[in-house]
Amino acid sequence: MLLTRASEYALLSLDVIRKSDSPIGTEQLATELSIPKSFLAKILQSLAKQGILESRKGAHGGFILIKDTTDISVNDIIFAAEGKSPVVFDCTSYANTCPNGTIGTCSISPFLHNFQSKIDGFLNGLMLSDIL
Amino acid sequence: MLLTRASEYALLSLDVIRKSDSPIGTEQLATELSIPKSFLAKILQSLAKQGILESRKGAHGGFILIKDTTDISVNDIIFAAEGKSPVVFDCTSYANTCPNGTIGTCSISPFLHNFQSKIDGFLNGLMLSDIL
DNA sequence: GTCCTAATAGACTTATAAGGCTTTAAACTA
DNA sequence: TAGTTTAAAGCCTTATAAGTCTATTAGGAC
Repeated sequence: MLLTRASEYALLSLDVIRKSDSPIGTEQLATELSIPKSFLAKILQSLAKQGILESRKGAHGGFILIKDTTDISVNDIIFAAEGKSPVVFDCTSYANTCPNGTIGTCSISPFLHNFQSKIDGFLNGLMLSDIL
Repeated sequence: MLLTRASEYALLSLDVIRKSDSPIGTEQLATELSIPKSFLAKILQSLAKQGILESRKGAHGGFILIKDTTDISVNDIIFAAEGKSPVVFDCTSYANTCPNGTIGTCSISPFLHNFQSKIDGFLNGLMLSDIL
């Protein structure tokens, strides 16, 4: 699968958070979306680190959106949630076992790059406001 | 990752097999491409079951291509190699834990379906002859 | 100061991918 | 027919990623 649950949870969370003016806590989000609190906490943390959300500690703390939904691409969200952009097939992670060591230059490389750029283009051009 | 090594090996193998008139054995292919023989054998078997290759037992046996490369889509190959078509995010495999049980009807479903159909269209329209 | 909530870190469980090994069955060769 | 070659099939091990849980630490609100 191209995406993991991290992306699913991130997108579902952002759909709730964007509708609120005040911060929403992990606890509340987890309950409302019926998803594990601990896992969600890590994802929200990552979104905050990437500047998509702002986190507020203490009582009445939680997470709020600090960008306009037209300024956040779906790729940004996935990257933050998963720690990397979605990839078709990562040759580099197999570098040591790549047949003949022809990494990036084998017979299927052109296809992989073409495919990858199609996906990148799609996700970078798609804004959060387009899908929610 | 969207694709696994099974697809990589399948495509690399087909690139070799298509150039030969006589059957090529698993042993020879595995050596030539520097990939594990036992794993490759399973992949080739799957390709044969899907009617992409024909297998011949006995001396001088092996695998040959029985279709024109313009009649095999990349999606066919991936499906055969991996046992399923590449999927962006498989909600159905998470059916039991889908938030609110709103499978296929949640706020991100339209995005997922749109994304998936883009990929399906690309891979179904792309023939083996286009990429090798 | 005390309660509330996020941040951080780590252990743990489960699922999947990847590869290996062995046995069986089929087909060709001589 | 006997022997060789090759695919077919199943089971097993290992590596890695995904997902979950628990406990501790840090910081803000009242």
